[in-house]
Amino acid sequence: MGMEDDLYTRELINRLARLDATSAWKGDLNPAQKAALTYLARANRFSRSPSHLAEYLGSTRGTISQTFKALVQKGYVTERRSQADKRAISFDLTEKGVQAIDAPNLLGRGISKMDQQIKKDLLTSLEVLSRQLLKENGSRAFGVCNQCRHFSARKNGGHCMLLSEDLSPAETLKICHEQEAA
Amino acid sequence: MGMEDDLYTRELINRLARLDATSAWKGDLNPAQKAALTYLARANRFSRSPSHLAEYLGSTRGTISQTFKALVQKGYVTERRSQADKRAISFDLTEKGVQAIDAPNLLGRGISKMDQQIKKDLLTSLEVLSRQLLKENGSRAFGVCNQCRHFSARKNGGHCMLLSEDLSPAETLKICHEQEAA
DNA sequence: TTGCAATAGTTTCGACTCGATACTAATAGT
DNA sequence: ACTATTAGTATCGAGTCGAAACTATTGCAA
Repeated sequence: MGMEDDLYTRELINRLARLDATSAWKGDLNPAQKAALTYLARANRFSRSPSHLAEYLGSTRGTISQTFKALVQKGYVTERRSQADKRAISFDLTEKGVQAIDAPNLLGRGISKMDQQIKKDLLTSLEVLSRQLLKENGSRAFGVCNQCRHFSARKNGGHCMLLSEDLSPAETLKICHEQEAA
Repeated sequence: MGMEDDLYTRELINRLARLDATSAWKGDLNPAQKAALTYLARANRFSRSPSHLAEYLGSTRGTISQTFKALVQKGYVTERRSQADKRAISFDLTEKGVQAIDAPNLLGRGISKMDQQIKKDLLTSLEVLSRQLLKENGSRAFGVCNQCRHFSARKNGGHCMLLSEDLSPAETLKICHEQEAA
């Protein structure tokens, strides 16, 4: 495969994302806001701050702060201040926020209709590319809790040895900003 | 593959595009402007108007008009008015515009470093997905000139039987908004 | 313990996107 | 000769984007 195909691959990824974004713009949420909600749904309770999202999206705290402001105002998320560290803020999805994520969308429909094998190949190669990109970029991987070297399994859920916190079964499947590959 | 994987696939596509966009924002071009330049580089001389780009990107004429205005002002493209149809405008890349497209970028580097087979699988599955999405969306395919049923090959390049125009070899490889699969 | 430095988050700035809407000018069809 | 359609533009309000300046808190070291 040559240079040409590489360019085309890049353009396809961007175009797909763009068409998905266009369908998002229609509603009351823009793509940045939608990306924030999606992240919140996948991140554990230690990883839902403006800083974490900024790092995940490759953005800045200032920008993300604005996005959360809009989301709070529209009732998609609520703010929760930490009493341990009075600087820290965490955001939680409201019922409305959860519904917005599950809303039908163009890209999701397209993916669901793909042939099983091709779909599987797509996911595999996207994961490879994603890893490559993050390495290139010096970004953190933002892996899942139960794949972490600070994770220890318990009968019901698990335990984080870094933060000394018990974890529910659901939580062990979520993104953690402290995650380091086992 | 279940619902979960579909969601994850969608998120990966969006995240990849987002990280690529972030690296674009750094310079003097934003993602929308970059998408416009990329399109111009791939579209033939009959397909470089605001309307065509709007349709390609799933956007509106008003928005695209603004984007071209910014690009002209910054010297990346030039305007060319048609004398046949005095409403029509076409944009051409300047030297600066061509250079901007060839500039190194995060996603391009990531793709170039992938294993050949995985890269090929990625391109194939993205094409399948893209076709599925466009069908779903009722959008035009924006195929390449020489794959068109109005195309007829000539010794040097080709000829468009719809527009009655001769085509250079390079032009036969470009996107045409009139294209209909052969 | 006082005195910074680092961290978390916010605000403001200017350029720009986004869809929607209302507009002008040119062309096509009846 | 009308009228509908098409091509492009201007303007609006909400929001994004990075950058930079800002506040409040926390951590560390002398």
